[in-house]
Amino acid sequence: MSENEIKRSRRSSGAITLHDVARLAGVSPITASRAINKPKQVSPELLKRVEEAVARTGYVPNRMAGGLASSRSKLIAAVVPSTVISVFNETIEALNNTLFDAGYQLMLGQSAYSSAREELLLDSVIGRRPDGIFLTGVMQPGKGRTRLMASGIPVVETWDLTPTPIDMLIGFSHTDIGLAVAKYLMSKGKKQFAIIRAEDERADRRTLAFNAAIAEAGLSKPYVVNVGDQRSIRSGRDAMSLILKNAPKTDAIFCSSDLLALGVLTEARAQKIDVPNKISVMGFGDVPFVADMLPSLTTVRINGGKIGLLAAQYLMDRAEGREVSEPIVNVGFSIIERDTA
Amino acid sequence: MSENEIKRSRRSSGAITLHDVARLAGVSPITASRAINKPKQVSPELLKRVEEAVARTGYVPNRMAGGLASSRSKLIAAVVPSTVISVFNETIEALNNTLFDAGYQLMLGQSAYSSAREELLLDSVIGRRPDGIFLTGVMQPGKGRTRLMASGIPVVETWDLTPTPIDMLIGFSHTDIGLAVAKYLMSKGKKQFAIIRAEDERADRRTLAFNAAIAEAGLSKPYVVNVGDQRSIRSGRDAMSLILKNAPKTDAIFCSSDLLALGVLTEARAQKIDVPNKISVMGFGDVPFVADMLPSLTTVRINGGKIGLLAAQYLMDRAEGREVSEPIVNVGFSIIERDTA
DNA sequence: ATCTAAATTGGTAGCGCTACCATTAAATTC
DNA sequence: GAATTTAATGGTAGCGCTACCAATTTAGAT
Repeated sequence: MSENEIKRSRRSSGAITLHDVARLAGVSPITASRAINKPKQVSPELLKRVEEAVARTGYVPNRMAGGLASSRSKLIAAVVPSTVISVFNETIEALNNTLFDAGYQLMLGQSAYSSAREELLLDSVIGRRPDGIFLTGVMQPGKGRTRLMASGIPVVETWDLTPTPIDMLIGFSHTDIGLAVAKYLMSKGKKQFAIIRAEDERADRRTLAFNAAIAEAGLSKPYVVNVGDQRSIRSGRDAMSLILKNAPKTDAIFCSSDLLALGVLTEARAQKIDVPNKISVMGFGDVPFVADMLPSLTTVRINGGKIGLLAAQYLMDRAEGREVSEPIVNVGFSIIERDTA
Repeated sequence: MSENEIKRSRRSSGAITLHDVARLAGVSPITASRAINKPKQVSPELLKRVEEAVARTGYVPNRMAGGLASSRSKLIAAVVPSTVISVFNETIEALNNTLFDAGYQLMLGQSAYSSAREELLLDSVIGRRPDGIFLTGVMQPGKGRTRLMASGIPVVETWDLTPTPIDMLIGFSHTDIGLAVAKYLMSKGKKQFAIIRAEDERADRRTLAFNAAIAEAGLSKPYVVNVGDQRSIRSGRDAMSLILKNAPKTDAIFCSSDLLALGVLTEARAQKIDVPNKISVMGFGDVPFVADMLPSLTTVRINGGKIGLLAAQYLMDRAEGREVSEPIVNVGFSIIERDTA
């Protein structure tokens, strides 16, 4: 039974295969496969022999081969705009943990907030034949969406709401948030508003709803600063400077991300402006640490962990042929009142 | 040429295959394969026909099948402790971008700072037969390390130095950092030190080196607070309270992460303590936003982007059979002097 | 015009695994 | 005790793709 005798074709990768394990255990390959994947279907005697053979050889099943044969890759792909300090981290972590515990592996793709790149990424992702695809955001109609639907792969869209999801949806209403924040700030007696926002379709809808609520109350139109792709503290500070210069009467600012809000607070401190008495500041996302800063940030909290967990369960349910009873879920949001507004 | 006529075996996944494309284009499957993967080897005439067939059918190659046949998965796996606001984000982003542009896909695994989980994760990762594996940190001897070496997959260890890497290494010396920070703080005339650190082997080595430098200078031993797994602003604040109570003479604090340092600054502000005149504060990591906070944080900067970029290149070089001339790289670090020390 | 090399295409045979079906032995039913 | 079910094993035939080799055509060299 010397290892040297094992002959392989030129094409073999050289790694230990199921056949090697089966031979060592003295069973057929298919029995070895069952021993590993469905141990209940194999007699204790053979099961033990196979397990020993696996341990002795250090065999690790080739999931590409398994996936090809079974059309089940045990892979879930997630498409996120960015992995750097973002509001999505909590979701990704929950998604990954839930999947991993069930034997799935997460594949990550960054679209970098670019739709050209997203298109490319999508093909690359579909090519891996994942058992499910997680999207941050709702996919706009276009080639990507069509392709995704054609692929037949279960999809969850998240962080947004739409009446026409590709498949499943776990999100919340950005319009409702814009309205709620406007009402909240007005309830604090604020009258002159400003908005600092990144270039992002969802931030856009929050802004629109915010403006609508302000208009309805008969107050003057908010001063809006669009920081483009710069979602940093720095750009929050710069935007705040701009507001203080161009709209000095502003008494409340709604930022499209917590990081921008942190920048605003920093600049306010630099210029010795009283927050929240002179100016209120609100963020969006409730990134883990804004609760413990000084002043602590009043912001909109999204239960990102819940989104990740639910999405993982939904995708696995679908992948394993179970029906998802409630494929569209609104997880809502909450305004967390702290020091700054 | 009606679609209905296409007959498939019961096992087929039902998706469009290379054969379908080839038939539509009137060429052999192998020519279709070449048209897609090595277009230079195919005549313009046939190339065009295949491209049209691809466009018309919406064909997306099955990379599991391709990977199985070629033993090249075009997958790179990364094992990180955590994806939430961490010093690794910049590295992951650079890694992913570099890989994606070269047609590779990133698979992400979180070890959650747990070595039991890391072991499991490793088998799951190896089972996918990635073309390369990226590890944050140096792998300690044990089953995981052995398995990794046995797998024959190219590996890069990062964020640390060791004379005996599994394969390739791109990192820096935590010992050097501890020494450098101690010297830097002493050069500012500081005499009574404290350290706030998470439970982490690398933070341990920075601490040890720091202590050694202090001892050598004949100064008294630093007061050390270990915050365990809590790498948050909150625990930084709590640790600061502890230091102010138990070691009130402290005039410089070295934190094992920027987030902890931010907590210290927050608490210092709450208690109206003058930073850096009364107490200096240093962090580790240079997370993107600490430069723009007020006061801006003096910290140790690691070029995480460079680590990610180099790692990606090294792994791809290896995967594609090119030799890596310098498989062990020390990318160093720098102390960024700002307001707090 | 003859020979050789290069370019283009196709056929065959797997990659390593599992679905599906067939077989045998053991347990259960009437 | 015959008929039927259940449990345990194995054989065959792919999954969809590419490596490898062979065949053909075309261009280039002599």
